Amino acid sequence: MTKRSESTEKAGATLDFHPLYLQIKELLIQRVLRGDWRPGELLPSEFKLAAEFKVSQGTVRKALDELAAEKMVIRMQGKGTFVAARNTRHTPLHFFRLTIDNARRWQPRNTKLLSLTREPATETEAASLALSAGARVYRIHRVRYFENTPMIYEILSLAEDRFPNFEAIFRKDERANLYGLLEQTYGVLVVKADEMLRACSANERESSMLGVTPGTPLLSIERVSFGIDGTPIERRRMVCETSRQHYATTLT
Amino acid sequence: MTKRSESTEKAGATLDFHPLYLQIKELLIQRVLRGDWRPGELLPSEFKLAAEFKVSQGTVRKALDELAAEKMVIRMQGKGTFVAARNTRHTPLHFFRLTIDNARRWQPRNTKLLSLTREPATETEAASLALSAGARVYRIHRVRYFENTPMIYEILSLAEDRFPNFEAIFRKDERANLYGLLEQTYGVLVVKADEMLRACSANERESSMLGVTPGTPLLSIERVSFGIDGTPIERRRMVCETSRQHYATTLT
DNA sequence: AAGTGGTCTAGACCACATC
DNA sequence: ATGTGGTCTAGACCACTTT
Repeated sequence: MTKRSESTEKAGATLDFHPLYLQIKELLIQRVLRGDWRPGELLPSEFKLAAEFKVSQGTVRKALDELAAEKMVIRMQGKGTFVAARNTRHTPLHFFRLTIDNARRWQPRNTKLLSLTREPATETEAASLALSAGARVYRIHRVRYFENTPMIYEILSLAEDRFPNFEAIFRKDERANLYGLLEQTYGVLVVKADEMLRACSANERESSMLGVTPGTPLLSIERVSFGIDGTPIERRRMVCETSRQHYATTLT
Repeated sequence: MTKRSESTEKAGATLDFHPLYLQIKELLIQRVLRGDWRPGELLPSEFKLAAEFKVSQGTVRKALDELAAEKMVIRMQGKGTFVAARNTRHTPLHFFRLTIDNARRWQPRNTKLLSLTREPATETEAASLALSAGARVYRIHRVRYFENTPMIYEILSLAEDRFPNFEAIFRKDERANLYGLLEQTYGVLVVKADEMLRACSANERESSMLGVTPGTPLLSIERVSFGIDGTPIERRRMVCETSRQHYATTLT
């Protein structure tokens, strides 16, 4: 009796074949998103999971290894495997690459909300978020400060129909981490983001927001973030003053 | 008889303990760098390597899996494992993140060498490259064009004492890929790069190099690249005109 | 002492590519 | 038909953490 026979006995159904360990991985992802275990909590041991799924410990291990590589769980020898605490208020933002010059670590920033509106999507937004014509988006304008000087002006857009009642939920705690909120409220886990960077000149609005003279060179960042199934979640444009901070990234 | 006993029988020597598969991995890296197999060539099968190293096939597999994850080899089911062809003239540059707007694929660029000199390192260079006081660097100035318009002005610096006879070697084929050249000539494999981005205004020199008016906002990229052992290899500052191209990156 | 993840081994069957 | 990597299993010993 091999597990494999279950999938091969239907002839020609090889197209949707997934290795056992990937199926286990998907099941684990679903459970984490459903909140079976809260972030920071201990998962059952490899042997317990293996018994539950009726596979060998090595198969569960391979699934957990991949989840660990993707930072969804953290493995600690002798202690166990834990759900990674991501996107909480006290965790440095996962995708945030702007660093204060000469600073060793993450530098906290204050955020000032300018507006939260619900409007028809622009063409760019519709394209970025894969929306149909006439769809609406929630749009957030805000400014981020470091030590009382404005450093980033950003506009976020989310599809209205994917996040029902978003305004009320967001207003409950405007300082909460957006991705953490989406994860906890809608079970949507943001795992990837594409960013496009360029230099631009501060226009009237941007210069007044950031307290610089019009024409000052600014770093423009356009981000589209994606969920675990690859669907676009959020679009964001950031305009950053980079005389005291820089965008840091490491390539491999 | 366990393999493990070989490392544990010396008491207290646990500090430099490395799992077998990591030792295998290191050996394989050394051989690839030494050129035992050229890029694109087929490695021995897992079983042959296992027999040679006197370990089980599973252990070799784990080493190869890590090398594949790091893009040093490419595994192909049914065919074998190949040395990744990296940094050849026809391979898109591995670390190059600048993309022409609305282009689907890699867009080739022409490079114009302005100068190659040997000079004392500046303070910044010495710090970036971990050089001792008074050390000298090879310094390359060049401009990169897309369709005959200058897009990038860059200055590269390499430690003189780490790359003997660099000038003559570089002059032999000025259009060659630098990292490929370092790999083939010095056995130095560049595997990581840190980049710092910010917006700046074109100064006199930059504006004349890029054919823009002084004060035009430009994207400044400062890169330090590292070898497989973590030592800094090269420092580079790029200044880029971003009205027709952008810096693209994806975060996970 | 007990339980956990980390490593290593050995053998089996599979899908894929080549001959 | 043969050989390759991909997956799965089962069992062993190890180091680490907690009880």
